[in-house]
Amino acid sequence: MAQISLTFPDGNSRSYDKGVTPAAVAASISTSLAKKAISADVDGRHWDLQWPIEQDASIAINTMKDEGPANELIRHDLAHIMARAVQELWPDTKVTIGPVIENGWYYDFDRAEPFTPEDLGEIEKRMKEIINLRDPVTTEIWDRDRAIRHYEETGEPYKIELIEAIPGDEPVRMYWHGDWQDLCRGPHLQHTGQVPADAFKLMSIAGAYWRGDSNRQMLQRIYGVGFTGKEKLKAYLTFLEEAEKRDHRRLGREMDLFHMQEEAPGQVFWHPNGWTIYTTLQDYMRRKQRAGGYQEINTPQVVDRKLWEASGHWDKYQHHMFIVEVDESRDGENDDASATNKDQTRINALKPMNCPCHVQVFNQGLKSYRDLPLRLAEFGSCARFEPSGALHGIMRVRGFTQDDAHIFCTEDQIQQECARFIDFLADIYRELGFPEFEIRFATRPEKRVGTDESWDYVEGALENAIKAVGRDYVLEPGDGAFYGPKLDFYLTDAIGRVWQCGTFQVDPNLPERLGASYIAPSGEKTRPFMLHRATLGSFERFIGILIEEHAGKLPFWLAPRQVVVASIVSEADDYVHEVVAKLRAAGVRAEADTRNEKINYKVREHSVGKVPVILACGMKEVENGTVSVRRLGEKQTSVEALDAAAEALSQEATPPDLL
RNA sequence: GCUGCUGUAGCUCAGUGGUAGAGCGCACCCUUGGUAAGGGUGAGGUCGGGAGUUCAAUCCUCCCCAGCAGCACCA
Repeated sequence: MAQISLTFPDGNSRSYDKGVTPAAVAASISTSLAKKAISADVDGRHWDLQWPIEQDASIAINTMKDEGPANELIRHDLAHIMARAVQELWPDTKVTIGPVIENGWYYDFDRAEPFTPEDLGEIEKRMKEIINLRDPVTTEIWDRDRAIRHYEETGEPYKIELIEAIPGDEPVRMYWHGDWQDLCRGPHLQHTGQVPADAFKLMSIAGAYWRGDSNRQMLQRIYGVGFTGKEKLKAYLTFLEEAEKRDHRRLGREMDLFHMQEEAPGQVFWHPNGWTIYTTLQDYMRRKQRAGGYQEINTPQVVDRKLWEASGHWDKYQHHMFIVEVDESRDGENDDASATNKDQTRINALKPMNCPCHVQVFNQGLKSYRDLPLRLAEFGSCARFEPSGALHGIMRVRGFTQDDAHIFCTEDQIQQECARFIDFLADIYRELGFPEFEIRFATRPEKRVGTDESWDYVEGALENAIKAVGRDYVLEPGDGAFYGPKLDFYLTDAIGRVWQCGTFQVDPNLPERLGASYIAPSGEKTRPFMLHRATLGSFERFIGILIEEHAGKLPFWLAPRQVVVASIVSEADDYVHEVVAKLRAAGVRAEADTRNEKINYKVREHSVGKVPVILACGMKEVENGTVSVRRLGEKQTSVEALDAAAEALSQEATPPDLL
C-alpha cells in the first residue's frame, strides 16, 4: 500500500492511499488538482513541489515515485560500470571518484586524450555489455596499507590520495564488478544484471578540478542519468526538453526582451519589451521601499580608487573591478594612449558595490541617534569583472542593478530591523508569485574580526528575528562574512536551480573603516552598525527567474505587452484603434494589430509572443460595441462589452500593491 | 579563469579546398480571411576577428574574441 499526501497553499492537505504502488496512486490523482499542491509526501518522503505550471506537475509526481533507495543503488552501480567500461576501452585512464547525484551520477577520470561525444556512445555500448554479463558484485574489507600497495601496483594515484585522506587507520572497503575493482563505501547491487540496460544515458563531458580545487589537476567528468525503467528515462528527457523551452535566454529573444553582444560581454541591451518589465518592477519596488521607510538616493558610477582602498575592497577585489584610468593632462589634441602622462593619471573604478558610497552620504553632516535607524536605498548600478566562465544570460552578469539599501542603526536595533526586513521581503516575494523561499543563516567564519561577545550578540539578534517572524532557516555555520553574520534568501527556478536573491548582512566593519559615526544620547560620537540588504538582489537576475518561473507567461501586471487588439477584417481597423485608445486611457499596455493577415496568423504570432490577452474585432464587434477576448493558453473565447472588458483589464493591470 | 565543444542570412540550421543553401522571419503584390502558419514574387551573408599553409581558404593550422556545458569563483 502506497500513500501520497498533497498539501495546498491554504494549508489543507489530501491523502491518497488506494493504490498498490506510489506510481498507481500518482496516476490516480488528477493533474489539475496536483498542480495546485505545494508539497507532497510519498510513503513518508517529503517533496516540495516547485512546479506551478501545468504539465510539469505530472512530471514532478513521476519523479517523486521514482526516487528512493532503488535509484540510489542503480545509479551507484552505473557509476562503477561506466568506470569499468572506460578503463576497458582506454586502459591508460586513471579513476578518481564517482558519486550519485540528482537523477544520475558522474565519474571523474584522468586521461590525456579528451573524451569525445562519439566516445560516449562507445562507453554506453560497453556498459550494456557489462550489464548483460550479469557479473557478480563482491566486496572485501582491506587494511589501508594493503589497499595503498594495491593501487601503487595498478597505478591509481588518486585512489591512494583518497585513502590517505580518510582519518584514522580505518580499513577500507573494496568492491568488484566482475574483475574490475574500485574503492568504495557501497552499498551495491548483487550483480550488474540488476541494472536496467535501457534506462540510462550518458549526458555530457565536462572539466572538473580534482578535489574541487582550482589549483589542482583538471579531470574529465562524464555525467549520466539513470532510472529504474526506460519510461522514466524518457519522462526525464522530455522534462529537459520542456525546461529548455523556458530558458530565459531563449524567451528573451522570442519575446524580444533583450539581447547581449560580443562588444559588451555580460551586459544587457534591454529592448522595449524587456525594459517595460524592468521599469514596472522598479516602480513597484520604489513604492514598496517608500512605504517601508526607506529614503532613495543615487551615487556615482566612477569613483577614485582611494575610496576603494579605504573600504578595503581594492586590496581584496581589485582584479574583479573595471578600472578606468584618466589622464587629466589631456588637451584634446594629443590624447592618444601613448601620450598618457602617468603622473597625471587618475585611477578610478566603476563601482562594484554601493556600500562605500552610502557611507559617504551618511557621513555628510552630523548624525544624531534620533536619525537612526536611517535607511538609505538605491537602485545601484554596479559593474564587476566576473570570470568569463561564470556569465550566464542575465542571471550572472558584469553590469547589473541591485535594489540595494543600507540601514544605519544601533546594536539594539539590529533584531527589529532584521525582522522588519524579512517581513518586507516575504510580502514582496508573495506578491511577485514566490510564496516559498529559503532562508540560509550564515554564521561566524574562522577568519573574522570582532570579539566573540559581539558575534554572540549579533548572531542571536538574527536568529531571534527569524523566530519572531515565524520562519524556518537552514544553518550554514562558518559561511558568514569576515565582519558579520548574514541571511541569504534563495528562490528555486522552474527547472530546479537555486538562486540567491535577497540578502541581509550585519556589518560593523565598514562604518569603522570609513569613519561613520552618530552622536549618542550621552553626547559621545558612536559607531553605527551598517546593515546591507537587498530584496530582489539584482533586477537582471530576478527578471531572469521570473521569466523562467512563468515560462514567459508573466502575471498580467508585469507582462510587457498586455493586450493586442487584432482586426479580423480591415473594415474594423478604425474600431481597433478606438479600442486601443480606450485601453491605454485605462492604464493598459495595449497595441493594435491591423496588418493584412488572417486572424489565425495573428493569434498564433501573439501566442508565441506570450501576450496574455488578444482582443479580436470583426464586423460583429464593431456593430455591437464588443470585443472577442482570448486569453493566452485558452482555446475558448468570450464576447464582452468593450466598456466592461476595459474596466476588467484595467483592474488586472494594476500592480498587486495598489489593489 | 580552467577543460571540452560551438560560431555560416534577423532566427533555427544544412554545406563545400575553386568566394554559399533551406525553412521561418522581412519587403512587395494578390487575398478581407472569425481565433495557433492563405498564396505568389523578391531582397538579405567579408561564412566571429587576425595571421599562416596553398595557384586558390568559409573549409586545413595557429592566435584572439564571443557563446554553450561543467568546474572554480560570486565582496
